[in-house]
Amino acid sequence: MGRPSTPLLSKDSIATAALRLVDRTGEFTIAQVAGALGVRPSSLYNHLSSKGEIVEAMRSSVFRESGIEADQAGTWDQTARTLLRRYRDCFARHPRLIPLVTAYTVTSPEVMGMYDELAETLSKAGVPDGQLLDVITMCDSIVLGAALDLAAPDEVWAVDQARSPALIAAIQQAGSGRLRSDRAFELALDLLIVGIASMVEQGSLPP
Amino acid sequence: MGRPSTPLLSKDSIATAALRLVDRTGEFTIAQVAGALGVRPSSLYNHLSSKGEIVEAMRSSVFRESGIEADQAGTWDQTARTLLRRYRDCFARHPRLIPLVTAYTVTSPEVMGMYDELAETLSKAGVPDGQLLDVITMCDSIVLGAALDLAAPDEVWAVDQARSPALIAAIQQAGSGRLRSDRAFELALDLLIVGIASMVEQGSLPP
DNA sequence: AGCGTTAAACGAATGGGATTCGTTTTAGTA
DNA sequence: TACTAAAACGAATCCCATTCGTTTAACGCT
Repeated sequence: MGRPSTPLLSKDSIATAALRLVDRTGEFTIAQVAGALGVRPSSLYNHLSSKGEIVEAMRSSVFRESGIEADQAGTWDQTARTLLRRYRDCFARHPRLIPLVTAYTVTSPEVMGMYDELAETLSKAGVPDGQLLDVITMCDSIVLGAALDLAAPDEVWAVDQARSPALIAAIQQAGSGRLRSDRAFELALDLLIVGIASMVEQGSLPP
Repeated sequence: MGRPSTPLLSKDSIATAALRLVDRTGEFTIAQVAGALGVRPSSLYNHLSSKGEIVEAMRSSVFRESGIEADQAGTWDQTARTLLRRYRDCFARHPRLIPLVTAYTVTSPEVMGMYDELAETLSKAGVPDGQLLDVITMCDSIVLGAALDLAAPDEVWAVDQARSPALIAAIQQAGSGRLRSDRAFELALDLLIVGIASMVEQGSLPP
């Protein structure tokens, strides 16, 4: 016992172990993380000071492993699409993490950087300053909503829950699982771009 | 002690007490709920069988207290707007509940009924069956995203987090708090309607 | 009216969870 | 080489959800 020659833990290794657990089971406990790292629970507290900090570290890790930057070449809508797709992809790789990170709403520096790029892109495209934050909020809503959709079990869109003919028909044609969720997100991107374009053309929105 | 002449508890009263706690503090424990009702923790289990069931009951309660139905008069976009506004309002009245109910993704009958009406409305408006569920998913994303935005603390959109000039300008012009969130949601509705209208006109989406 | 069944409260007990603290050993440093 | 700080450990604490056996009273049936 006592301090080991070479450290057994680091914030990163803890986050990684926790993420593996969440990917597999959808949740994690301090004891499980410690077990996975061959260490006692109390040892973790030499590297962080609460369970929430582990969630924070997981969030950062997820966004760091695939950097969200845009190539500013191409049209504004291509850039925006790419940006938002990458943002969602970060969640998509770890669907079971989503409920945990949406519980606390903290915006990590990595995500903030993405907002910066999105703001620049939309601003150059002609979105007026006065509405820019609202548009960005909507983009954020779509990505987070899509992430929650991704994390939801298939039964949410089950035919036997629906009562109206239109919804029943829609569900039957829609398929299920990851493919459906992906397709819905792409359509959302399309609608979003069309809406922004229309707003830019007219200076404001039609009635 | 023993069984009281008139019952002290019901599923409804438990949900209501829990909701009051969540509104005030953002969380609740069985012991707190019991305390608020002048009762012992174990007594709750005569009326339900897990804490998760309380969350479920709160969700239902929130959607029941303001019934989400559309008046099918007016144009399709008016109906859709009204529907989605009411949906979001349910969350807006209890922002701190949002993280709790998005953690488990269960779709209550009340919400399903709203989807039915939305599906009918959009179908009549001309959205093809093949894309209807995707459009509805997007609507859902926007509402849930707006709800999360509502639950987020103001510091998420703090000037000192931003680095790009465009985002800084946007934040400065945007105001803060409930008003900002409301305005962003209304803009999202506008963009959504424009996007759907364009989709309907052209039968599909432009590149 | 009497009797059995069930509902609804209670109190005590259990088990798991996060977190703290004091101790020990070792790494880094002046 | 001595001092400080880091990093692991084990024991202890407190909180929390949940279970179980007990008690009393309401309800339904004959």
